[in-house]
Amino acid sequence: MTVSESESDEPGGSGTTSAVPRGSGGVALTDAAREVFAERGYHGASIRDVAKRAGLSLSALYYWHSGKQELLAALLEDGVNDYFRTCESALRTTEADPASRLCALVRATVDYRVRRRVDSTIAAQEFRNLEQPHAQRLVTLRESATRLWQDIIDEGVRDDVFRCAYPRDARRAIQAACNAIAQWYAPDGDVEPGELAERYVSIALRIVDRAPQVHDRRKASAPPRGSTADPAP
Amino acid sequence: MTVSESESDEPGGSGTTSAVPRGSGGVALTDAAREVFAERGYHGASIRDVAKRAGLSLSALYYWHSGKQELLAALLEDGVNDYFRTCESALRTTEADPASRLCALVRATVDYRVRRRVDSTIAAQEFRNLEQPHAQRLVTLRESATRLWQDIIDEGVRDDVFRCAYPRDARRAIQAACNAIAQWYAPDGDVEPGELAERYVSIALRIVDRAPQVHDRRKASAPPRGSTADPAP
Amino acid sequence: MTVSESESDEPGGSGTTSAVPRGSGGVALTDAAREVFAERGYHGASIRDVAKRAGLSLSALYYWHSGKQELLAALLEDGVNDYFRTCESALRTTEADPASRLCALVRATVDYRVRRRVDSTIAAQEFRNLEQPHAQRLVTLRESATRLWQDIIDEGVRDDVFRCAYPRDARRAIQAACNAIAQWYAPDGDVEPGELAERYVSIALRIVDRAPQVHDRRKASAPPRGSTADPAP
Amino acid sequence: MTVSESESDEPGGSGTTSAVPRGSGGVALTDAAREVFAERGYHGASIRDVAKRAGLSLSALYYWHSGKQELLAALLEDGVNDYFRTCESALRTTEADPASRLCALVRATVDYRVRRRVDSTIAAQEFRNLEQPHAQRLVTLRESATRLWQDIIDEGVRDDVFRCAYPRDARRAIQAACNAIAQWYAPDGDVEPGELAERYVSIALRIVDRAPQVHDRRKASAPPRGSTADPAP
DNA sequence: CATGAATGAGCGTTCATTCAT
DNA sequence: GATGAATGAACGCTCATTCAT
Repeated sequence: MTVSESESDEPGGSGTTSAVPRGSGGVALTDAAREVFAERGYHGASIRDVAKRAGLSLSALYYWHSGKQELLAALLEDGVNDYFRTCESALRTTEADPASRLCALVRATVDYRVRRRVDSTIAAQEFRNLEQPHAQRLVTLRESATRLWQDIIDEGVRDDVFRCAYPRDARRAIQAACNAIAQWYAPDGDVEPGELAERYVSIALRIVDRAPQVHDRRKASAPPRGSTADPAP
Repeated sequence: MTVSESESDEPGGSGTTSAVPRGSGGVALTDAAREVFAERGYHGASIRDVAKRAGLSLSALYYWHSGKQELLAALLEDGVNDYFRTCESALRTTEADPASRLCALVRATVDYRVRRRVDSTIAAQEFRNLEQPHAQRLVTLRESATRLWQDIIDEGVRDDVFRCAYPRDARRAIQAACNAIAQWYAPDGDVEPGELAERYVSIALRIVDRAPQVHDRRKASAPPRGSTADPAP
Repeated sequence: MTVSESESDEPGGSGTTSAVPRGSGGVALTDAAREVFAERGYHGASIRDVAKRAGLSLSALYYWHSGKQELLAALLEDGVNDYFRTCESALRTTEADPASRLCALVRATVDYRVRRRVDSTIAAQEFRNLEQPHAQRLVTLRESATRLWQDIIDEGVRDDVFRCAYPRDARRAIQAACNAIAQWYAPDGDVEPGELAERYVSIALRIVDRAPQVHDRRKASAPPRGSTADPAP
Repeated sequence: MTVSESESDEPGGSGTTSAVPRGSGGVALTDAAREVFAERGYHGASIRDVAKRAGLSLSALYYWHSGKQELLAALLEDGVNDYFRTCESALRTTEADPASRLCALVRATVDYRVRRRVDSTIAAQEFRNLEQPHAQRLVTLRESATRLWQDIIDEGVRDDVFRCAYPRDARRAIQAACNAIAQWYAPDGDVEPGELAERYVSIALRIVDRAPQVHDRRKASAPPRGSTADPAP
């Protein structure tokens, strides 16, 4: 059973139920779980809430899924898979030099964080609540994502196109910045995803201190208004 | 009731109980709560575990605190206060120019994230579980911390010493990078806090693209070995 | 609906499913119920397990039977009927004197306990879980079985061929001894059913202290090796 | 935590609640569990019923006991221990010859089955529902009880004081007869425990076909009226 | 004949909290 | 200051059963 289908993000008014068509309970339930886990956290969410949000009975949840934990795992796994697909697709259509590849990865990540903002938040907050055997599998995937970033940066450093003394810290900073987007980005805000991606591309290139060259920086629009969600002090 | 006292970070062997001296139950309990909340999350933790970890009875917890929620609030509030003290102290002993001030803020933040790594993690993860009236109070504090960063950056931009088109995104990236330290920093690892701070100062200055000038960058040691904790893909 | 058909005892490998032929769902289901009820007890067994064991869907169970309770009742009723048939057949082909009749009853009972060991165990353990109206019907049958024993013994006592002061206790002891066989008898063990029956005939005759006379005691083989299942201390 | 205390048998009207004195919840709960497990079986009984019967809340049950399974184990273990104590005490005050010892064991067993009729029923029916590690421990005890019987009978056969070709079957018959008492004995019935014991002593001696000798048979009252509970046909 | 989808009631258990001592 | 005993609400989950197809 895959999940993949939904998260149109803008979860549709959060709370709307509106009669699940017979046979489509599985999707309705993972969608509801996404919302509820995001809102209240894995342990703070009750599967009764999930079922209610999906407009189904508690028992229907157990017909479609094998439990709360599996619901979380399905959500996270589907997200990771989507992320990898996004990254691979971006890297496939890019030139081979480290700078281009780094830009592609940033764009893919920003795109994913914005497009699947809710799943990104869940991944950031609830990953630790995965139990075995799901945890092992996803930890491995997570590590290979990290390696994706690190390899590109290391290569850039080796080729002298990136100039940073501490490539690991550079990688961490870039990833942290991109990941944080999910926490504050408001889809009805004033910056479009594409524009946002370019801004973060620019930030990433600064962090690795790319040696100046003519390259694929595209445009740069005017500074916008405000948005929400302050980071932890 | 403030907490402030403890978090020696390296929480003391995690699980050691060893007889609470009469009258010091309050500290023992907040210390225990810190550990347990960090390990399992607010909703995943039970106050029975907290009391057990503190070596006290469940009833003792209610003697010293008014409940689980207040325990969380005390922890978070104490952390924020410490953070503000750290920042203020750093800014007080610094020159007035934006670059110096930004560097001071980064150093204070890195120092805090490393020194109170556990509280930082709790703040990042469990803030959302604060209920009123605690939530309101702490949100305000959090906002004023954000303003601290933003004002410095905005000033630097106005003075043309920072060159960034999107100061808000710069600020977010810097904060995100610093905050993430708590997630991967290992106190017995290979980089000392002071050294780490300088690396992040460097990263922050790159992000705001500070105009070149003579300044207080200190040293830069050799790149180290590995560390843990990959960010969410 | 009667069941009667199956219980090959040695329930066929316990768990083997192997495609139920169309139309034979009813038997497959009672067979499965027999196994599952025997293994886990009526309340400990779930009809999902029964359906799965039978290789059919849960809904098929409700097509063939009206519910869990009816499944149990069918099993027990079929067993009782078989037992009565066995007893009647044995008594029909026997002389009229109490001793002969008692021996015949013992032989029939031992035969039944060995031949339908599983049903015997279920009858012993799960009878109490019968609800009305099944309970009433089967209690009546059970009473008439008791009367069968008692009448023979009472007659023997009256005729002075049995010498026991407490015929009811004698009857209870004999029945208890015979019934217990189902709990320990191992079909692949070292004593054949026929031989076992003779041993119990001997025990029964001793219990009623039959006055010595020439009679149908047959042979007596050598004492065997061990067996399983200790009675409750 | 031991249980041992209660089972006055005649559980007091079955359902009477009457305010549990503070602090005595543990006993009230095991007593209630005894009743409810006996009435409905382990799987048929709900711990809510147990708590209700004890006049306490469901949570109180978990304060005193660690769960349903532990409740069953405590009941069974306490019963077995009591039974062993009864047997040992009986054997200690008896002459060394097999016949005397067999009589003593029968008397002890009948005494126990009558005195702790409810626990005896539970032991007979619910033993199989014990999970590890309780099961292992109690199986061992059960086996040693069986050995107690078998050793005495074997010795009697060796000394030619018992004349039975199949000592194992003799032992099984005697044990089965004694154990069954718990199923039909009515404490307000017409036969006193002591008298009943003598009847079963007589039955047991017949089963082992003791060589005639002067011995400790005591008295023998007149045959009584009826009682309930027919054995499974 | 048989199934896939769904339900409501109830299960054993744990929770944060309170109260009498 | 601190505890042992108790509670009501809610938890994740399984149950026997039903219904539309």
